[in-house]
Amino acid sequence: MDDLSGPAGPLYQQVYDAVMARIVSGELAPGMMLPSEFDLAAQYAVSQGTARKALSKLELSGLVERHQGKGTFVATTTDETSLFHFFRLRQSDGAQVIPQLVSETVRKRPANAREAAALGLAARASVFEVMRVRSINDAVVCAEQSVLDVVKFPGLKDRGGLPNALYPLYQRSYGITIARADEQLRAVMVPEAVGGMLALADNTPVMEVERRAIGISGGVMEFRLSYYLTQNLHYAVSLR
Amino acid sequence: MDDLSGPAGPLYQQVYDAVMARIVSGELAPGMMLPSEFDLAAQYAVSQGTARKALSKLELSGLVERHQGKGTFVATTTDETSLFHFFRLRQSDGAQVIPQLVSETVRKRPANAREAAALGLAARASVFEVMRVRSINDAVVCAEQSVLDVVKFPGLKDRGGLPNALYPLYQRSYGITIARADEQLRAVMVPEAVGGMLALADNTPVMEVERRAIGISGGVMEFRLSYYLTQNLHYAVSLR
DNA sequence: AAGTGGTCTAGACCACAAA
DNA sequence: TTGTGGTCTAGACCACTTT
Repeated sequence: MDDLSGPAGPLYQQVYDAVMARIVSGELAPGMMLPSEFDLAAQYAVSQGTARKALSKLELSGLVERHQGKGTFVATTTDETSLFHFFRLRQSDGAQVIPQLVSETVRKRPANAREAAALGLAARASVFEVMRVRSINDAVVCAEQSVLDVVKFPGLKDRGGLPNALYPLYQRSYGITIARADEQLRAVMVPEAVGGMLALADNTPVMEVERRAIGISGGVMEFRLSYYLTQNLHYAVSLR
Repeated sequence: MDDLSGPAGPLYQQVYDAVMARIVSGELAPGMMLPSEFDLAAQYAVSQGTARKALSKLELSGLVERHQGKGTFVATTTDETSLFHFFRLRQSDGAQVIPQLVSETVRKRPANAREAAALGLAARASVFEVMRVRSINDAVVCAEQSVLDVVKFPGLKDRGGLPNALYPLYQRSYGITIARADEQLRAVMVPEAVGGMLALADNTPVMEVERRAIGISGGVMEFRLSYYLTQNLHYAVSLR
């Protein structure tokens, strides 16, 4: 039986905050079942309807999944959802295509100014740099450089090959769930270093994508700089 | 007192559908106040809680706005929300910048194959083409070509200067509310015709954006092809 | 059969806005 | 003061999943 004396606002919001805190802390880990509506109501001394409203809001936020007859579970990041949701390249007909890894290198180095600012680190703090090239139907389509705080992702460099989708790995191995990603897109001439990696002519236009991946508690967990080839594919987005 | 015999599903969904239909038909026009929760409950012979759930879902869909003490109102598309929501160019610091119109031409012509397919029209059906060039701080930043079915937007060509944001005009003058827009982005060399309009060198990389603007009842109401200059600005999007 | 989420009701009280 | 939406409760019943 817990107490809600701390925060203010409606009861359902206090229950929402309390459960959210238990998820952030890891006490309720991804995949785990939450207490039922009645149990939760008893724990926080509210009615079932109020507990239900808190759970509905958690579901709306994407933090939990509810299934009639089974229960409420902390949301799990899977390869499918992660790739489909965060990898926006699509074919002309709108169909999703799963990219394959062509190459991958991981190294530890000091952050540059932009990376340190994005990740909220001190200048030249140590980061892991994951550089990956992806292909679709044997044609190279993008180069991605992901930059991570070594403190948040200890030992990342010494893992074997990394999985196709990184975010499920962040969640499983480091307890870091990516809730959303803010991207900034530009059309640029392919930079020389990237053009070399992708075997492109100097004057090829590519899409530069700067991503800040944000965890459920709000901080920037990953800074990613990508270059997409958009001759045969496009970046798809829905504004609503 | 209305009847809900037609459709199936939960009661609140039937109320949602009924009110939605009244909005789509124009009986409940943008800006109008809806019946209160109790009135709506009486009209459809359900409890206030059920009517409330339907209204909450309508609010979540963006079709209505609710204000404590005032009432529930059919959502209105304003220049600010429309520009902020659908015009994605931002400064490096993420700040929104309001673009100014530099030039505008409207003409009537047959649709090409891609436009006819996107709008669901017969080949070479008549469309209005609105061509606009925009600037920010006196620097040209984009060229937009909007294509509309002449049947849905009668007399558009003979209006004077069009407003900065088109969607509020669609709503006010034609009863067409844009609910969302699906965009496809590519990095390309600026096409010759566009480069001439924007006074750009031939080998400038620009972002090509193909937009399908979708009305509340689901159809494509506008097909838009834009070219954005991203030297000093970027296209911002949040994936969640 | 037991346990879960999903729907629906009836009623109470509160917070806010307008007359 | 009146009318609106916002919160909360207690209880009922249904639909689905698992044992």
